[in-house]
Amino acid sequence: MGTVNIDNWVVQLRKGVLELCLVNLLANGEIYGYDVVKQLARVKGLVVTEGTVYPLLSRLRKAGLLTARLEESPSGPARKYYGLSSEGRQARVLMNACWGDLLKGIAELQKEREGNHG
Amino acid sequence: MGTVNIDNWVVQLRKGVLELCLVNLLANGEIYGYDVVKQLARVKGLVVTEGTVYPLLSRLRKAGLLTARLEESPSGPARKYYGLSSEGRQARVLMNACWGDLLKGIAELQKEREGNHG
DNA sequence: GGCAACTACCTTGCATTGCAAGGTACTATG
DNA sequence: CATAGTACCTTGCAATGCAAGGTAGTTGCC
Repeated sequence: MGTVNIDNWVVQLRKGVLELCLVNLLANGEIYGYDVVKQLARVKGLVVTEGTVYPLLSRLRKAGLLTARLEESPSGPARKYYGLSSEGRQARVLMNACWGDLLKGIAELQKEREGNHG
Repeated sequence: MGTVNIDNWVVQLRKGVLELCLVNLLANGEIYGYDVVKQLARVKGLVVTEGTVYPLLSRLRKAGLLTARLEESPSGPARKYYGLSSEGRQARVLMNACWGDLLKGIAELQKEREGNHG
């Protein structure tokens, strides 16, 4: 192997974090799927593609967290705008709280002994 | 559906975060698998079982990030102690750096508009 | 009209992986 | 022998990220 395979780890890390990012992105207002892809792709450490985002939007909409409506585009096919439902807004609050708890736990593990080896 | 299904989301969130927690736990020194289970289970927001931890330890050992050695127990079967290899220590540094980057990106998404709905 | 490029949506199929459940085995207690 | 605790591991299922491929509307070029 030679070098440490961080790439594969980062792939795994993104899992689960995506939904958190999505609901927080949508909390700023409705946006359409293709735009979600581009905006999330700009978050450092978070490389996403359409194959990830569209199924995720579908799942969360079916789960009742997102609303969706079609709107014609000035140029190109119609856009499907997604927004947070009231359930989605509740979920966002809970998710951010869970996230905060997890961060604390991880931070504790990270800080126990920074750079020694017994 | 009625209530927001946060449970399922938390399950997904844990994915990928586990390896980060593990390497930081091992950075404190060698511990054996059964003990890893108990210690990680105490991290808030991180409920893990043997079915999660043992395959993970195996994977990371095969990837060269962990060392393993058997040691007899004063009572019960032999324990397999795991520790970070030099690759594992390098990986830990990189992983913590990636984690920091991701946190920043997520924090930005979270803070854009905290609690309004206008 | 024909063709390529961009926007915008969605689905299929594969690989990974968390985890409940089940299995093996050692030690100690009764 | 039976039970309980420690300690390891594997099997099988469900979830999901993502590369790849597909459909369709608009624009611009020849």
